[in-house]
Amino acid sequence: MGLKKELVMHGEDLQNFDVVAGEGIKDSEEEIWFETASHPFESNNNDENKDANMSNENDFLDVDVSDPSSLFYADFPPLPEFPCMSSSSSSSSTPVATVAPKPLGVCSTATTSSSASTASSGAASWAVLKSDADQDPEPVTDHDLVQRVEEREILMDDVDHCMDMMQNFGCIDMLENTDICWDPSPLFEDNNGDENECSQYQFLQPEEVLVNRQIVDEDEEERVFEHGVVSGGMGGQNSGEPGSSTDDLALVFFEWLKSNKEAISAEDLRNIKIKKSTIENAAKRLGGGKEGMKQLLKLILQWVQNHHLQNKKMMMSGEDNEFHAVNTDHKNENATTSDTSAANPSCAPESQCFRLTTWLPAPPPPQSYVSESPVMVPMTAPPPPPGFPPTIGYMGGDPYGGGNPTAAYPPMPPSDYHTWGPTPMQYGMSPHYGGYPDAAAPFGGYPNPPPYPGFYYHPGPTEGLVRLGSSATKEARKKRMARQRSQMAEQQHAAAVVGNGNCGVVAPHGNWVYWPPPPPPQVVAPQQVNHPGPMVGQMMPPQPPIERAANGYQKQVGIEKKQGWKTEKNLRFLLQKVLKQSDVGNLGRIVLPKKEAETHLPELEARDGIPIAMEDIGTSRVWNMRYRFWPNNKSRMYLLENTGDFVRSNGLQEGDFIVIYSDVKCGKYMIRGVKVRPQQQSAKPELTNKKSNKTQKTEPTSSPAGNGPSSSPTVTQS
DNA sequence: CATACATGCAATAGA
DNA sequence: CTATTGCATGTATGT
Repeated sequence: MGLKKELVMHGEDLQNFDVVAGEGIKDSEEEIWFETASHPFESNNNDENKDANMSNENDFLDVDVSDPSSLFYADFPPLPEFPCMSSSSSSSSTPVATVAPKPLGVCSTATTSSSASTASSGAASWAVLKSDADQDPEPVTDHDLVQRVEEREILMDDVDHCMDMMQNFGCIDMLENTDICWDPSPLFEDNNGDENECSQYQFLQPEEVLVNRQIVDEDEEERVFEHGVVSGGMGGQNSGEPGSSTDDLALVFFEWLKSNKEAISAEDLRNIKIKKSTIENAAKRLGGGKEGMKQLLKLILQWVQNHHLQNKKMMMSGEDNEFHAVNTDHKNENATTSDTSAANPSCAPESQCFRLTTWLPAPPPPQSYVSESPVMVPMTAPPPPPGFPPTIGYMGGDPYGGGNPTAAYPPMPPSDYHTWGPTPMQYGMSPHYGGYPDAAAPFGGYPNPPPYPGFYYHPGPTEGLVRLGSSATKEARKKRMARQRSQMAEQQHAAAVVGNGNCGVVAPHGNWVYWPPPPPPQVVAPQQVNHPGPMVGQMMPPQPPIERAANGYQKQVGIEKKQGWKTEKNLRFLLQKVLKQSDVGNLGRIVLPKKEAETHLPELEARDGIPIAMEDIGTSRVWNMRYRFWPNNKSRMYLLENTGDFVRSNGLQEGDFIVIYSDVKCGKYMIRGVKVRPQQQSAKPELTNKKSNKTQKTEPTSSPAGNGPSSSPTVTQS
């Protein structure tokens, strides 16, 4: 948990943000790095790594090394859109940090939310202050490292929204790199020894040392250090314009470094990423010009310092207690969450979420999140899994990513969407560890299928999780594994009722992932509010029109708060299916996409399949469905049966879609029906556009609403 | 040609 | 007779 933050500054940004005078730094013999495009690690890490890293990440990676000055990414959206500069913070990051060495989790969801739209575009518009979780105390061998990388990759499949963001923005890469051992020494002290030696971390905090020890190619490390970080970031540009202001910035930074070298590692710094646009905007708010930059830099540094130290404390609490740590984090997160949620739900206050807004005079209006600009709508580029809220940002504003049909539609994610990194949560998935007895619940007692196929089913991921834990040795790891297995078993047996897990439908804690701010009221509100019908007008009940109306975001947040849990939930996107006529007909069954089903749902041994409880995200009702398959030719056709009531109660029709998630904490499955039809009255224009393709039978949603929650579903709550 | 999936439709069960 | 179940077939798409 050493909160490692990477201050990633890239290219053009430098021009705008002459933050540090590379020279000044060099003079002092201390180096500051900023990641540059050429990531040594990327190349070194196996191919998988590359795969794992979204190609989009290029934004991060593709920085011209030659342009060291690049401190920030150019593509960052305007501040308003991203009120929160997130660092991997709290929620998401924390867990990750604790459990997993990977900063992956770090990317705070907050980031996600704001960046949501960008993600798809692969835009690196984010500046991510990511706290990195690199704190893996356990010594790592090269072999381990490799393994870890692989594991991570696997995990990536399950990535959470948050993670997606990371990946999209190339954060993953950075995260990956973070784990790698690099020698920060140059930064903080005179180098005596070889900088290449990973072993040199005397100056680092204990946790960091452990983490950093992790290894890897020294050469790479060195390279990173040289290119990416320091020199790259600061030097280049400044050299160009050695203005006094620039020097000031450099000086400020340098001074800060000197005073904090004990507590903050180069890695930490390296992990701080801030969007260019964000920086620019922030700087403007702070007075603009060099002075503004200077102020901003100070703020950032302060923030880094505070959070870093904070996290470290947490880390210090124990080494082998990943869970403990995780829990702790959660607490923090939760506690904080409430505070900020109003302003920026996606951002965990205490978490590393870097919220410039708090510092800035005029925080951007909430609406900014809901930016409806085309940019926000990932209809193009690497479409993130529709289900990913963050990515989609506004998927209809649905915090669960079910999203706005607009964005989501056509929902089908690329087949390889699973490559989206795992979310922090996944790593942190300590629920199993931490005691979420009901994790298995979703299976209705079905012993075999692990709640998280991704985790327990697949060796890779599983190990990854375990490994990510902080076991110091392989032995320790094994023990942990064993422990985990036994717990799993217990959970599975114990779990009887699906909807009732500890997770309950009620305020979950420890969200590592923050859902993006609510979308347009009309769309999201209803669900958020636990109203049965998704966005169908008729189905929207109780919510006074006003509530749903334009007040939008703020209100939404308020509602969410009231609702408590919805605001933050750790849901992992599993799959989605555009409903066909046959799916919404009276057959009461929905054909599921084979690949996703096999990948994310429990493996089916028999044709009869297994009962599977699906909690309706919108209503919190638990529908007892059956997941099964039919032999089909030489293959299988996967179905979700007993979906009739669900479909009717949600007024789903052909062209609408369902999104299935798994609650990362409880392991239960969550389902959400998303209507694609044009939102009645209040529907925003955009939405309308999006619906374009597909069978948009804009038939008035006959609201079967009347059916409401009916028989089959076990009402867990509501 | 292979695969995935939407849907038709026969077989069966229940009213 | 209707509803349900399960399989088979047709079509679209990918390789």
